[in-house]
Amino acid sequence: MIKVAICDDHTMVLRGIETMLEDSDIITICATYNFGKQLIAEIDKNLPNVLLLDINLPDGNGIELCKELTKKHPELAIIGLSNYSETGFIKNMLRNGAKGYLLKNTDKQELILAITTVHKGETYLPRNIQDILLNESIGNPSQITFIPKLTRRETEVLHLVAKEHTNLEIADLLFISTKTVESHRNNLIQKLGVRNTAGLIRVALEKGLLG
Amino acid sequence: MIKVAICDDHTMVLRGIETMLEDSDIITICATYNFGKQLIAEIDKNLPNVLLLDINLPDGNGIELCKELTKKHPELAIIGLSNYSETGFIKNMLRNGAKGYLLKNTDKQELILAITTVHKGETYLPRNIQDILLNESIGNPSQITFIPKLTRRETEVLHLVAKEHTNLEIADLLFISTKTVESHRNNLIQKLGVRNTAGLIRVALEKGLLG
DNA sequence: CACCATACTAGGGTTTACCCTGACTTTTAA
DNA sequence: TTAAAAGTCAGGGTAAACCCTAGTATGGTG
Repeated sequence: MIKVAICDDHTMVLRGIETMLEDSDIITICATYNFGKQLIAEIDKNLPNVLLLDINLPDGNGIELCKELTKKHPELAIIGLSNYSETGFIKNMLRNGAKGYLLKNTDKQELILAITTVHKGETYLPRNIQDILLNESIGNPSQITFIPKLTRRETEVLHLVAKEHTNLEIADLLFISTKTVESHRNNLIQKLGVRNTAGLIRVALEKGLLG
Repeated sequence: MIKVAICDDHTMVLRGIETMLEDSDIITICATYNFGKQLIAEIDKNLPNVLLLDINLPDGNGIELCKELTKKHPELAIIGLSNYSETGFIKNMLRNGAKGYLLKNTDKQELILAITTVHKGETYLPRNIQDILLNESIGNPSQITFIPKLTRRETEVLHLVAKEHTNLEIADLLFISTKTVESHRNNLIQKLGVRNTAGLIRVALEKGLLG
């Protein structure tokens, strides 16, 4: 029997996965967690073979959590769960020790296949995500779902811009020069592929960069 | 028996809701849909009493879908589903005919309560969302809850600003002077109670003024 | 019809944002 | 340890946004 634990703050997803796995005779659910903190605190008590881990947990970064867990438990196979087929996330996740990645629209067959695959020590990615990554590596970035990776400073500046602060105010708040703020703002405009502040805020909200 | 239909592109959520409702003796699931198009095409065949509708569907705007459905089937009670407790979304949803709103971390008890409540013709909102909306209206009754009425020109200008056009471009598009565009923009900033373009776009999106 | 409120229009003047280039230090990844 | 990326700052501009004020339609109402 493969022991599986699930960590997802959405009760509906949790129950959905439980249902999909409950009548399997090779998989058993040994624990479910609603928060990252709970997972960290309790996973040692009953270590699973496979962990289904939501990336977008409310209390902290799922990717950091993944890194921490694989360091502590190298034998634990983690499958990332997310709504987004954002390749940056996926690659980051895999780079930080995840053995697989599933979208939340996964069906029962694929879920079981993913769990058994990573349990054998192999990596599992859905077909469509394989395709996206393949296209990317060939040099065909999928523009549609592209979410640029922002640096720490860029994120800070972006949030302050969204709060209607001027460059001067932002400079004072971050203890840097207005010219530096302008640089970050320029980079943001470049990265998000927009022309001005209006586009910056709109796209940032669309891509979920502002929560 | 209350007939319930579900529309959500995430199989896991779909299965989760099904599981939560399957052993209820007052609720029966009459249909499930994965896409908005499918819902529109097939809902007439077997009209439910209550529809659980994901707002963030991949093929189109859940809010528009909600508007369309309540217009066509006024007796249908729609409950919006989303990951986000963004008040702009929620208010927009309710304004467009939804009878309730649930986050995807809802448990079984609340799900059933929500369904039975909207089936009685009442509105259902989770406690925490009620609190958020209440706090908003207490904190700043005249500003935050209030959705300003924009004039024809103001709406035109707002949309063009959101599309990253400059005042000069907008002036050319509307056959008016850049100074006039600036005036409209100024009025928009006053009406929405913001300081600059960043706030204008953010608040306009929050209040659902940009669809 | 005359009136008033509102929308639409627009001017001058000031502030802020945007663009390009370049340079230096620090941090991170290979 | 070296290369790459991030963060820092500067100058010198141009363009755009923002602020205040005010005249001109326009549509509804007494």
